Amino acid sequence: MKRVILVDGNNLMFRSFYATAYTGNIMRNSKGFPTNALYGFTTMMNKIIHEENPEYIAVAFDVGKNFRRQKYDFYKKGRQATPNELLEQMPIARKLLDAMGIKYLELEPYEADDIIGTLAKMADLDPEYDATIISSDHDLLQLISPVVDVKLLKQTGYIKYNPETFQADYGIDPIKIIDLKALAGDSSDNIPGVKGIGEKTALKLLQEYGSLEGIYENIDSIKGKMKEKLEIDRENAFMSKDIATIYRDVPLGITFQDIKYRGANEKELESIFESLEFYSLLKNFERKEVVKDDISFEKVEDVFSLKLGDEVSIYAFLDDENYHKANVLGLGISDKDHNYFLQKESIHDLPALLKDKVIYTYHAKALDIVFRKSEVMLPFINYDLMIAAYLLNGFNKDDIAYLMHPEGINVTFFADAKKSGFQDMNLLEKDIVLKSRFIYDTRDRYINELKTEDMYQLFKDIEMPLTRVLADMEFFGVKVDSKVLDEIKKEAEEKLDSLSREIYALAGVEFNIASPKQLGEVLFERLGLTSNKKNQTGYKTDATTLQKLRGKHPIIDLILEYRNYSKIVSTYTASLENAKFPDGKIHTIFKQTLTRTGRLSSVEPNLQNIPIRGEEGRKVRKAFVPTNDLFLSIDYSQIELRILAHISGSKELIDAFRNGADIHTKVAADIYGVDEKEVTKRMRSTAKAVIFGIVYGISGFGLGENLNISSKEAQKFIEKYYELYPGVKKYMDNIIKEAYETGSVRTLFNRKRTIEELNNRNYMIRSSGERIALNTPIQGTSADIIKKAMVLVFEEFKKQNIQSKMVLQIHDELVIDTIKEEKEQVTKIVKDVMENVIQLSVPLKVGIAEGKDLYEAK
DNA sequence: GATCTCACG
DNA sequence: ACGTACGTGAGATCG
Repeated sequence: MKRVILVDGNNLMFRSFYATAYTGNIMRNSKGFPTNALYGFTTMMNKIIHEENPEYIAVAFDVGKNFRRQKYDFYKKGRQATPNELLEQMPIARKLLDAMGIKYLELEPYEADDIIGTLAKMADLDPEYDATIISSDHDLLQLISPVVDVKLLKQTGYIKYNPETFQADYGIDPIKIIDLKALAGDSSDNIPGVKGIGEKTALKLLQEYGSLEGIYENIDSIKGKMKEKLEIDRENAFMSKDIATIYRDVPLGITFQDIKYRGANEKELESIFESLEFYSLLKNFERKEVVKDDISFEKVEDVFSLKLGDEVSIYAFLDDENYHKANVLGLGISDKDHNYFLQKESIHDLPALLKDKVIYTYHAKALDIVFRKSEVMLPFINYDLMIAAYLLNGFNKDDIAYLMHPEGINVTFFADAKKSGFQDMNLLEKDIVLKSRFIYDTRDRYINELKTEDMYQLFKDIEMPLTRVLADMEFFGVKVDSKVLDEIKKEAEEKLDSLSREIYALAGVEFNIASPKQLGEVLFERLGLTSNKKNQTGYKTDATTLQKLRGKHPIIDLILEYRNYSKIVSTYTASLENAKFPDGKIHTIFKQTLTRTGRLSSVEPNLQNIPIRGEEGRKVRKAFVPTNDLFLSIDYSQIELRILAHISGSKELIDAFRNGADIHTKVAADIYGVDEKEVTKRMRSTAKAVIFGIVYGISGFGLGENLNISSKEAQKFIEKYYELYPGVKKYMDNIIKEAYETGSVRTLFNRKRTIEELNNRNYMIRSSGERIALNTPIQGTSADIIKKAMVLVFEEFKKQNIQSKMVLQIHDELVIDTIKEEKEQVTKIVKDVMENVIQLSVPLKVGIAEGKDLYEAK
């Protein structure tokens, strides 16, 4: 039996294009030609060749006007025009296939589907051939037959459908995909179907009546609204069926011998890859090093022999992304006229040389820390390219090579250098100097862009000073008491031991409780519990799902408890202990250029998600102890809601905050229409959920799920809220409108976030874009505010010679490792700074707690 | 390496 | 009808 591979070329190109295009930052070569779709297309084709090892393969494309469009002028109408950036790439895809030795087929007025259908029919009729169709288009499923299967591409991976698996998933024969579409329509192709009938209903009807014709023959046995709908759109249904039917007799005039896989013409392929600048793919040819830009530089032993102007760029190459652990493999230094390479030993003398100079770098915080590790302090760094690039484009990665490649300077990416073990020192030296050169040369351009984008102040007054504050916090670190961690671990492990024995007894079988798959089988098959919650791989077994099953079986509570303890052991005892440095402290990394909202994140380990909500987990906090005498924790009270009050200008919200109301109780009283004194705990927490939901861009469904009430009831709460706080509703409408107009939103401090999702054709992605537009100004402003507060606190500590140390930031909270004699002074400074960092139309309030460890200080 | 689950604001 | 709340990081399992 010979197998034929049939690929939907158009589909592959569209997928590849949109997979990356929504970031707004599509891949181009140095000439500006877009290459993103071609890149995805090429890797996909390579994968197909590799996995299928085909003897016969063809790729089909749409071309010109298609006959469906000629027959029905509404077909595919209203579809967004194919972007030019994609159209331009189409001809190259054909060239690539030629070079790959793969036949491509196109014929006006047919679509790729029809060509594939025709070839599949040839396989159906020829006993010597089988076929596999590769696409993400569900329409093609109608071609499934005993000898034709479909690899339906998913976001990652694929599902392989043959007649049996299709029947199992859909409950109908593959050919009935046509009838399904006739009923349900297809908004993306503008196929009408029957109004008011979606996929679920259509499937039900087809399972009962077999086909579209069957349904209309038995129309009288269908009752009520459904019958009405079907009758109204009878004509549309049959027309839709016609459109959805793939035409399988395209006059291609070929045999399978014409689509034999010929194998790649490597030379040709290589030259196309070169023009597209697909360096990672070129590597597969074991070809010579990609030629890099040359640079002349001087290797310097004695730092004091350097001749440098007043403005200097410096780049440190580290052998680990975790700069707390890293070794310096070399330094590059450039000024207007010179480039130098220095060994790590020069770190000791550099600060003296750099004193009074304006310093530029990439990743100031890492530089700061590696110098501190050598017990020297760098002067203040004025400019960090990593921060500038992040503010201008939140998608930038933390490797300067990503900024240099688009400008034709092909230094090795960090990940690649690491893989090779940093072997070639000569190349490395050149790369390092190229980088310091690049930092120097692009500095004015980046500063100007920041100014054009109105983010220079944010950069200069907040983000740049913050790099030093964070370096100071990370370097000082947080002390961890291993004994406490160990006790918690032992206790939890004992619990786990007895819990698992009880669970096995109740289940009547031993299994891996940590495996959602096995747990699902035990609960929903063996023990016969019922839940319709499914995920991609099987039954959902997350806490929310399990909680709904409480009381149905005693095993549920035990599993919840088991999960609780196993989380504590794995994430919060064992790995925290592992993260300890020889000084007995944890030195996290606060990432300053990661989140799209402007928040920090914390990694290796994450110190922003230490348990607090559950009593058992909370005990982990006892292991975090001060290096000085005590912890002070100062947190903003409801900062996001106050920001919402301010930026929406909602009179009612502003008044509430000015009057010092408990906002959740106040809102509860309002939406339930009772006196504040009559608000119960439950009412208050419902109100709280509603308020949170508003900030996130809620739907009735979402709130309903969250509160475990119907979406209708939830929707009523939301509407009531809008009615009571019309200013908030108005803000929501306006910010979304503005986001659509400008493609971006901003915080009060002008931090900008572009929202590519708003341009997406997919409704779900677009809605997500709207919620992002709603939430980012709020979450981002909150991030701006606490960042500014951190900078001011740091400066004030310095001014007043405070030795206590800021050690943690947890989004709306600062933790200070405090010397007891400084307690009053520290409290005053931090409170004053945090509450007065900006004047909003509502007051900012903080709460203060103290304790001998992080458990108490809350 | 993707997926699920769960920790935090 | 669609599919269902913002922003994160990390560990365990499994194909």
